[in-house]
Amino acid sequence: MNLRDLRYLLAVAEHEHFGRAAKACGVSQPTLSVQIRKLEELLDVALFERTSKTVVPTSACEQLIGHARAAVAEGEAILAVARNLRDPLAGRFRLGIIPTLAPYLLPLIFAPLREALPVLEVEPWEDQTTALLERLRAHELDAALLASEEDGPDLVSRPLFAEPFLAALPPEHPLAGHAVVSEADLARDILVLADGHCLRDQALAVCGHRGGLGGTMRAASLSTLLNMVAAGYGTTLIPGLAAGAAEDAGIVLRPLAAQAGRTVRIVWRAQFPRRAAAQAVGEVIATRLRGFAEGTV
Amino acid sequence: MNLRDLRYLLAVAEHEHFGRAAKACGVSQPTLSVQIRKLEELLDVALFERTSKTVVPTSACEQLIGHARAAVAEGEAILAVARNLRDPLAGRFRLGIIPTLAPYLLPLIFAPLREALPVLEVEPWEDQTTALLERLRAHELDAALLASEEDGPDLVSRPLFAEPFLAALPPEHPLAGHAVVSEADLARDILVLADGHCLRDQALAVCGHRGGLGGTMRAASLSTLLNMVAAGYGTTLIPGLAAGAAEDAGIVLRPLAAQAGRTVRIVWRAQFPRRAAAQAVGEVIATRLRGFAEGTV
DNA sequence: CAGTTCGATAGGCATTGCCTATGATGAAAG
DNA sequence: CTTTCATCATAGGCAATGCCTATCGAACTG
Repeated sequence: MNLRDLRYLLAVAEHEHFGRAAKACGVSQPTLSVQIRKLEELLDVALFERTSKTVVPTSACEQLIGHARAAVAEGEAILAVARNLRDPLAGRFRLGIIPTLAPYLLPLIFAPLREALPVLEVEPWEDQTTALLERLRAHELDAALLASEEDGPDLVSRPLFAEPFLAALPPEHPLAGHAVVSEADLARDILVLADGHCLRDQALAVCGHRGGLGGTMRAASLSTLLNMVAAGYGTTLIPGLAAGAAEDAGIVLRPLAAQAGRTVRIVWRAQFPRRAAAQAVGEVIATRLRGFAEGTV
Repeated sequence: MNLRDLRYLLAVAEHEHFGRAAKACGVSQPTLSVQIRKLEELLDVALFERTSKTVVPTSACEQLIGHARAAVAEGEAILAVARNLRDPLAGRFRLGIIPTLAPYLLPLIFAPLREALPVLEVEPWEDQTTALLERLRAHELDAALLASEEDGPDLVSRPLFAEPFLAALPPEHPLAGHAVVSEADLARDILVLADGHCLRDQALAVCGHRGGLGGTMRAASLSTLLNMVAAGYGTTLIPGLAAGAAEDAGIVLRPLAAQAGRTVRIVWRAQFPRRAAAQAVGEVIATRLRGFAEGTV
């Protein structure tokens, strides 16, 4: 049984006339006659009582019409919903973001995203890299903003911007007198984030894999870390976008001698059908952050 | 878009596996692949995100699944309802009956109909012949029990039983002494029903087209007429099935010399698809009334 | 590296749906 | 009483559709 047959049924029932119903359906009258008869044979129920003059729905037909109407309506609904869904740049878009990026990046991109992709409902989801990748692979995220390297052949990514690292020092720290801080110097009393944060590994890598004081303390957030530094417990290395927050906390920032940094990427599944949305989101972010590495943001 | 396609969609969404979904649908895996792709092209929406290992419904798909399920369910409902409707001997059966027959025939056939056609819901509708024929032609009745002659090529009928007329006399009436009453004698002071009752015309015809006392009085029902006769206002002619009621009213009944009577028929539209039901109802009535003319009921 | 699994693709075949032309029937009109 | 008209049914031909088997290609497994 076909939705088309049901449409024919409804048309004949409504018009009580094969010719007019056929016109309404955009088919010929014989087509309608044949299809209605087939439907009657399929259901093994007489649907219309015909004479050369009149076509009247049987009571059986009237009992079926309600269901037929509902089925056709659901079919239309599918087409309508699909039409709304057609635009890959529309609808919910679940975007994972790592915690060392989210609080500083989101305020920057919120407005541009709204402007460039007004019907894309971006839902940020903050978690650490491994958790984000898990959710991404489980189809619980549409894309993620990460600062780590490539993650496997099942994922595709696009670099968005380079984010330099900065040395974060208490104002009274001896290094604060230098215009540029060497990574080795910073390493001596560096504080790092808890396990799982990619920034922890990156900071340790930049400073030669040596955990300092922070090795025993596990700051759960960059914000905590900044407060620790401001209070003079040590130094740290922060991503460039957190510069404003660090300065607000009364921390002295200095460029690193080796100009170390990380690259923020947007990642999505290779088979993701709405990759256009992921790319568009990436485009907006990249545009907003253009020239950031040069300090013009 | 076809209901079958929606079934395929639901199967793949449920199994998240083309091969198993194909088996569940009873088709080959390539068939499913092709049809799903066609559906995706029709809707212009990606429904599944495929890898060689996994098949995951997209969020778009999940929004459509509800509608798809509803449409398929309505389709199933149509088949189910049709299956119940298939039996022409089931369901509502609106049966017209003339007023001079209804009160006496219905009690006789009620039980046999229930027994022979347990799932046929017979709904009696009492009215005069012309009104019944109108309703019958307007598809507001499925059949009618009449005592008149053929009614046109658009209607078909089946005779059920012969109903003899009887002379109805007040006990003190001079004719009450005769074993048999001649129609001419009866005509002298005959009372007849109001216009529109077929029995009125039949009674007048039997008695030679002469309205007696009753010409000016318009008894609306046979019951009224019987009371008039019992009260001594005149004589009348009643159909055989009313004999019991007449005797209960204290009326003397006598056979007519010419053995006049009427034939009760069941009538339905020539194109009526449930003619089997009409014939079955007729059969039950004919069986119940078999031998009635000979007085064995 | 061979074997396995799974979805996609290709080619062939039967079915289906549609159209035009025509038939059949009953009703209205001349 | 015949003709004409309106209406639904039927027939034949054609294109589209759906399905199958066979095969491919990619990706995982031992």
